[in-house]
Amino acid sequence: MYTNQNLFVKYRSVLKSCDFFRELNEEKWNTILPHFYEETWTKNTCIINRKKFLFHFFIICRGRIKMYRVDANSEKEHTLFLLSKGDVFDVFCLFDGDKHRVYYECLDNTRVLAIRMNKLRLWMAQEPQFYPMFLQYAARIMRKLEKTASELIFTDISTRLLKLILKNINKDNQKLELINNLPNKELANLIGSTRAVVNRHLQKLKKNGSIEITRNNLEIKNLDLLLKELEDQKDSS
Amino acid sequence: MYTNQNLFVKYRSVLKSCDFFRELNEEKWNTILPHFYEETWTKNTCIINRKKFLFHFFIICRGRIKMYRVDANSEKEHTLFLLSKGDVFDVFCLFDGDKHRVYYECLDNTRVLAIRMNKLRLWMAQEPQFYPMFLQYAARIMRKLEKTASELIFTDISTRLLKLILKNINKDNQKLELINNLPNKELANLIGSTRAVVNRHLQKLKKNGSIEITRNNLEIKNLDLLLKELEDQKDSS
DNA sequence: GATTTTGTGCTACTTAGGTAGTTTTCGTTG
DNA sequence: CAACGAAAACTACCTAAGTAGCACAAAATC
Repeated sequence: MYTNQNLFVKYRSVLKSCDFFRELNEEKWNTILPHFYEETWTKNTCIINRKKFLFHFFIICRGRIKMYRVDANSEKEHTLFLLSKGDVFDVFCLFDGDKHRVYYECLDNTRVLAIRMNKLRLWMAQEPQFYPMFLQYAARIMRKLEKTASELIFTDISTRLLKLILKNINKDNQKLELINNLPNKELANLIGSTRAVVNRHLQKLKKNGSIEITRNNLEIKNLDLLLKELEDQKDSS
Repeated sequence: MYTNQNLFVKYRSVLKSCDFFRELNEEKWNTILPHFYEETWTKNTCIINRKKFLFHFFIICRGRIKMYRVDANSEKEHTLFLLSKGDVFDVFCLFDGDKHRVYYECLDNTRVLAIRMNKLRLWMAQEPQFYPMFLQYAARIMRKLEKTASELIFTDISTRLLKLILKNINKDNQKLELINNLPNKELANLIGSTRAVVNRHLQKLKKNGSIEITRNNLEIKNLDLLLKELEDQKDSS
């Protein structure tokens, strides 16, 4: 077990990158960190455990976790958010204590910091100066969701796929990050399509030389070509 | 001009139905109401005026206002929310002061209560006990948006149209409310489709006798048939 | 290193929904 | 009440995307 001090030092970079608690300095962190504890989940773990789900709040230290919905009828999946280092969940549950028709699954071996929700709620009430920060966070998420929803209506699948790829290219080294080693099926879930269709479009990008695909790896070969492709699709619509 | 007291009396039922301020009693209302003033907008008014948009917050007293996004390329519209009596906007703007890639347009002659955003923010900071209420509100909206987004992926247009209709039927008198006198084009914007397609599906419902359509009026003829229709579509997917 | 599982690539087929265009109907307005 | 404009109704067409199925290859598992 780590002391508060140690926990802050150990996860400094995680906590710094945590948008949800953006304004906290080390001193403030240490008023709440003692209530957190570390937890490790293996790849493919599903967080559907009602109790844990409702009563705990998590900060992701490493690994990716998808937040997704499942259609009761068709068994289709829709990945709403792909969470990683510095992201938190479940915020909405924290805010209103309601259960959430949403699932979480680890795409990697994952390390999180966990806290009982009532502890966190209590802390929030004791530090009301941070409420505006939480409201701001909520607003940011909301805008993202709005954009996601409209994008589903406005743009076709090849465009959504292109945007997904471009969004996850590291500007510095031109490598694909975050979504890089996901199977076609997971990419499909992210943009609201199916494995076969995603693959069809990836093949096209491969053929024109903008990307290269090996199993579990997508390499950017020609970023300019990808950008041009996106422009062309805009024009033709 | 009304005094605080009068404003509360005049709009009692609006304020009572206002989810955003759910927990306020008359006394509390009167600490903020003096900063509100009434405004009337005619049908088709667009609230894109940057200044007003960024610096004011509104409670709708009567009339409908659509909150929508526009695709820069295709000029397509997507109506995210259809606001009416008791609804407020723009919450996200209130929370983070950021501009919002979103438009508002009056579908009827509209009456609102308006307040300068900084006044409201100040009041919120002075009454921190209400912050959890705002967070809860944010969470509710968020869940709605999540559902909207996933629905766009999971269900086809005829189902989305059916659900839209069923959602807006008054249980008591079986009449269609809120969306009743909207043109097909607006219905299309609500579910992410086009006028022609919406009309196509409406014709089908008309033919099987579940609804009747006259200009600017949609009448429910057979609710059970509509519900059965929805079930059938679930099965066939 | 054999076997199973998982992901990929590809073909052929089907269909819902977008598009374009015309006609008809209705309601508003001059 | 005439004429105009907007919404609705309908036809015909086209295409993107979903579906199903199979073959193959790479990993993971034992």
